[in-house]
Amino acid sequence: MEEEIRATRLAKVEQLKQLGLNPYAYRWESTHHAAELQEKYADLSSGEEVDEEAAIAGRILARRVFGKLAFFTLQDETGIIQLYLDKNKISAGMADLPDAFTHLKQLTDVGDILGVKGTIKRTEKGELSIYVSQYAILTKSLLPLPDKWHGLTDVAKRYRQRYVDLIVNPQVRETFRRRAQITAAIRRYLERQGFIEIETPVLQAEPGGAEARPFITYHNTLEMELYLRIATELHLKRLIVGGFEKVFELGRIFRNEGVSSRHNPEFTTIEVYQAYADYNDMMALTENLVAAVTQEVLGTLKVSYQGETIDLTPPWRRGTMHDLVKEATGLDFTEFKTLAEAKTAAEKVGIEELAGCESIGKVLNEAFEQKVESTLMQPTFVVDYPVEISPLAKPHRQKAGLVERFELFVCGREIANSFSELTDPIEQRQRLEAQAARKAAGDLEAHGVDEDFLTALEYGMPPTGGLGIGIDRLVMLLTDCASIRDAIAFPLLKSASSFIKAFDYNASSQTLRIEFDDGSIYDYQEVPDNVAQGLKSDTSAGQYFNAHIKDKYGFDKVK
RNA sequence: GGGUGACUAGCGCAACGGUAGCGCAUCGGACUCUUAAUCCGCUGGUUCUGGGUUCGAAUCCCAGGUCACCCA
Repeated sequence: MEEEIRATRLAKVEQLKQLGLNPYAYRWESTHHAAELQEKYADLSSGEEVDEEAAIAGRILARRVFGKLAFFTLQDETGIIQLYLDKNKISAGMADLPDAFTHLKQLTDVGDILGVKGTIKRTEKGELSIYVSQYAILTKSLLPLPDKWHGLTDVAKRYRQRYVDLIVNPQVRETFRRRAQITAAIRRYLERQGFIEIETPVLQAEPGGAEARPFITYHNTLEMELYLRIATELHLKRLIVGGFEKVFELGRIFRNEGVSSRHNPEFTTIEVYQAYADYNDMMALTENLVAAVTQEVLGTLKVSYQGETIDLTPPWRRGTMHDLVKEATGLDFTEFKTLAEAKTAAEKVGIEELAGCESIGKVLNEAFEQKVESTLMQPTFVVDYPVEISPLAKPHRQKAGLVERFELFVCGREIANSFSELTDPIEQRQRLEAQAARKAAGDLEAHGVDEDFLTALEYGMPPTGGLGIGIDRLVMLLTDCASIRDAIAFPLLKSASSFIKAFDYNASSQTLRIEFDDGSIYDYQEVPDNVAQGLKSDTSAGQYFNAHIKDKYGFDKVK
């Protein structure tokens, strides 16, 4: 059916060409946008006309055609406006094109991009309209839009075909407009404070600055493996060493992790570094930045998120990790002398998965994550973290075993992370080497020592406060999105599966060539005879492939 | 990684072991104030994929895929 609709519309493309019209025009000059006209003529009463010329362009969202009169609903970026299409007026306005009105009726479809010129008129039924005298079909659409009443509700399709989602769901456009306002407001705020944005490399020989699995890629002519950055931290700190005092970068980082409603493998963060500042300064900066941006974008500090009202008016609550855990569980982690003691006490109050915790600090962190995190709805600064989970933070100036670090939680989610940055190159080396040892022992989230970063620290980094904010999560909060996928225009999705169309086995080279229905061809190497025979004899080649070949043999993509 | 559920026409949905249907859109016709226009008529299907059970499968079973939600 879709093919038939497409064929019909392609035929209309031909008809337009034969009329000497270009179904894929070059440009159009508008004088107004829909929302602008709706606002300007809000007080125009029904049945009244204004003799003001307006030119506008947009997508046809609905068509209501009568014999010699038609109403179209046109949508541009700002909103919708009705077109009042009267045969007599169009015939007069487009005398050089005979039957212009009939062509409009017969050759346009919902989805086409149309430009019109005319005057302003509010119809007798009260709908503000453009009383069209001339039109041009600017782009012919070949594919049907979703049902005008039910719209597009299939979540997967909304993400895979975001352009359709944007066409039919105006609130989605509003989300991404607001996202742009948020990032622009953040940059403006920081620039007003004297920060400058410097871009640091995405491709790195040694990823660092966070504990996460990286994506691996390969540079052909240099013949080296490279990693996509998992944080911008280490390079921004090099800039502080270099003499910049206030730097930031708002950009994409990549972590090779699972996908969920809260995680996308590529996501946006901002990291901010300020020389001669500590985490107290960064706490003030965080509060002021988020409040200023929220006020600017939303016009209020009381944000509605998933039915809950979040009040971002500073100052925000502050509590140490120890106090918050004590409050939630009754456990005072300052009293534990041994790891075993801490684990036993934690297990008693229902904290699980403690097997991998090799220090009291990690047990404390588990307790926090399991019992406290999700309860922090209103903005809360959690301060003073165990050193074991904070390899880049400076030791606390009063409390032994802790570092000067805070995280900001809103709606049970971490939004920001900040420390008084570690500037002692010797201690930094020890912490990175400890991590490198874990990497050697098989921890995929640990990384090797970035020697160049340590060299930079040895030249001397001034005392520095650092701050990272998860932009996607902040956008979710300020746009009331339940899923991170609603806050990212094109979230990563698994590719739709493909089926085996044909296969061929070369016994002498042990190469199994498989052709998929999408046209791609792969050669699987070193596939034993019996496996290839199994593929041939199994009732379902696809099923056999998934179970016995996919992920089990190396392959080359032939096509 | 584990659990639960969903997947049927372009879109939204029904049929729950016995002829795959409805609304909108599409296509043809009528119509100069509609806005889910209306009226008349006609189309359109690999029921996610592959197996199995059965005289017969959208429906039951097995495996796989994608998505959503929950848990880790």
